[in-house]
This record gives sequence, structure tokens and C-alpha cells, in this order.
Amino acid sequence: MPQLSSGGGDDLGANDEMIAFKDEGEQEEKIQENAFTERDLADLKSSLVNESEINQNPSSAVVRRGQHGEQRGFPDKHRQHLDGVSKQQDGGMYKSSAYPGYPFLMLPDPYLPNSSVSPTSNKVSVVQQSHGMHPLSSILPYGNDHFSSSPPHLPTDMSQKSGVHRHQSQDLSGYYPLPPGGVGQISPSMSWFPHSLMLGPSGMHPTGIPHPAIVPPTGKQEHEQYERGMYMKQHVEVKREKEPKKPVIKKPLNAFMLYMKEMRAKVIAECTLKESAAINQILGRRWHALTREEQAKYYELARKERQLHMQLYPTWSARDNYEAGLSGEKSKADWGKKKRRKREKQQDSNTDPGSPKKCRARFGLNQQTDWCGPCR
DNA sequence: CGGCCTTTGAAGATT
DNA sequence: AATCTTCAAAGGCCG
Repeated sequence: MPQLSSGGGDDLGANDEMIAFKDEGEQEEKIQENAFTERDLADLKSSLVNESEINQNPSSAVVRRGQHGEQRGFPDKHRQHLDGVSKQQDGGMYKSSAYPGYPFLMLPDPYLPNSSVSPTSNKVSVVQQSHGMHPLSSILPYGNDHFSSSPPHLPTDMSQKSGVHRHQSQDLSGYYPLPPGGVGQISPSMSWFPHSLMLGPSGMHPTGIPHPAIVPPTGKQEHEQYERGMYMKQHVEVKREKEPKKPVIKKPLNAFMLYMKEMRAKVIAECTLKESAAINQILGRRWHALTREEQAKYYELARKERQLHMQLYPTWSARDNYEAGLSGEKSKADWGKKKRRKREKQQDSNTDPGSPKKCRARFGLNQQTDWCGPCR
């Protein structure tokens, strides 16, 4: 659980997160400067908990996970300023500045192949966008100024202060195919689902509902092939004929993953890097350099991601994908092997603290300056 | 061609 | 309860 070890007692960042940057004066200053916003964020998180508790359908399976997750994230102690701050946030982040009406605003078809992240477009969809094509991706048309002002074409209901959570299941029903027994019966508008995902078992949720987060459970290569060809009906059909395997529902993206997804293209453009490992290091640093408010936006997005995911797949568990690796050619023995490998690696890394150095060497970065100029 | 690298955070598993 | 492990994304690299 993210917890700040610094004086603020904030719970946003992970312990190691603060440790890692403790020796960075710049970061330290930032933390102090942002003492207030840190508290704000904590309050925000607390408010999110309350929102979830209030808005969740108590009879649905959704409640179980939502409360669990948020409570872990937002301890009670941070609820103190809830009333005041949450109002402010309603009027601020939730209402005007941040993705109002999110996540159920429909924008350009997110499932077009060309809708992927582009450094030049300045419009970056955040969620499961490039290939998973999560529904939320279509609703987050933000780039540099993501979470900026409210689109004028918002449905009245969407732009109202009560905001993002009110009547969510109803809102959802207009855009998302919810499983029977979930949060309600739906007659989804499928127009923005790619045809390939509407075709048959390989793209179908176990409930029979297609969803872009559902991918074939096979290996990475095949997965990528599938993605590349997902708009080619024939290709998909052939695949389905060959191996109609049980689809895998991917995990919802967390805040940092959403941030990465949005910023990756920028970093690639700025730093002319392509290797994800290097890019992710940069993004990790930038993530820490974000203000609490900026991070809060992504936490909020991630929270909605999870909420949506829960509503779409009430019975889904992260454990499903633990086992998904076994569903293909892999055996349980392989799974154990992988587990062991990871464990061994971690032990190795414990005795080898110089991994960042290694990485710099590996990616040809300057060992002295740590990071290339713009890539901080 | 499968797996690694690298990041943070969520969630399940284990101790 | 605390700690550990896995998985989300990404794409180049390596054996």
C-alpha cells in the first residue's frame, strides 16, 4: 500500500517510492511545496472511498472489490477534511478541470486503428487504447491539457456536479454491455466496437458480451498478431476457427499505467528512445515529479477503470489471469518455474543494487548524468 | 520466438 | 497483519 514515509504522512506513494527519491533535493523541495496538495490528494482519495460506498449498488458484487481497494488506498484518517475538500473537488477537478462526465462520454471511434497514441496528435487516449481498446479509451481525449475544460456537447446529466458517479450503472448501460446479473440489463450500443470483437467466441466475454479488454489467452506473439489483425475480419475468423480459446480479461490499468500510456509517446519523441524499459524509467521519475494534484487525476481515472471493470466483469478476479498463463501451452510446472525465476531475480537484485547503473549502460545512457537532458 | 527489462499500483497469495 | 508475488503496457533485445 502506498504510504509516504515523509512527514506529511500521505498515503499516495509507496514507501520505496519516497525512499528512492529521498536524496533528491529537487524532489524533496517539491514534496514540501506540495504539502498542501498532498493533503488535498489524501482527502480526494478519502472522498473517493465515500463516493464508492455511497454510489455502489449494495447488492452487487461490485461493492466487494470497490470498497476493499479504496479502503486500502485511503485510510480513514484522511477523511477529516472530506466535507470541505470534496466539495471543492466536485467543483474543481471533478466538475470543470477533470474529464467531466467521464467515463461515459462517447467521442470518436476508439477502435479505429489510427486512433492510437500519437505524439503529434496531442490527443491521447489513456485506457486500453492501443490494442485492448478499452471503452474508456474513447472517453479520455486529453493530451497535454488532459482533464481540461468540459466539452460543450456534454449531456446535461454528465456535466452536472453530482458528477462521475451518479447513476453510474444507468450511464454505463448506454455504452457498455453489462453482463446479466451484474448491474443491470442492457441493450448496448455496439457501434463503436470493432467488428472483429463482435464476431464470436474469441472476442467474447464469457457472458457472451464482446469487450475490447478481452484478448486471446495465448502467448504474447500470438496476442500481438491478433491485435494487429483485429480489424481484419478474415484474419480473426481464421484464428477463431483454428483455436477458439477462452478469452482473457485483462487487468484494469492502474494510475501509473494510465500515465505511462499517455506519456509514452511524448517521451519517445523527446528522447528518441524506443526501448520500453528505458522509457519506463523516465516515466517513473516523471511520475514522481508530478504534483499530487496531477497524480490524483490518474488515480481517479484508475479508480474509474476499476469500477467500470468491476461492473463489466463482476465475477472477474485478478487471479483469473494468474491462471491464464496456464491455460495455453503452459503447465503449472512452468508457472512455478516462472515464479521461481522471479524470486531468484529479486534476490539477485537485492545483492546487486547497481541495477540502474546497469540499465544506463544497457541503454547507452551517461553513467554520470543519469538521464539525458529532456528525459527527466 | 519466448522471455526479460523497467516502472508503479492493485490485488491475490503466502507467511 | 505484514510481506511477497503477479500482472497490467510497451517494444527492443537476447539466447
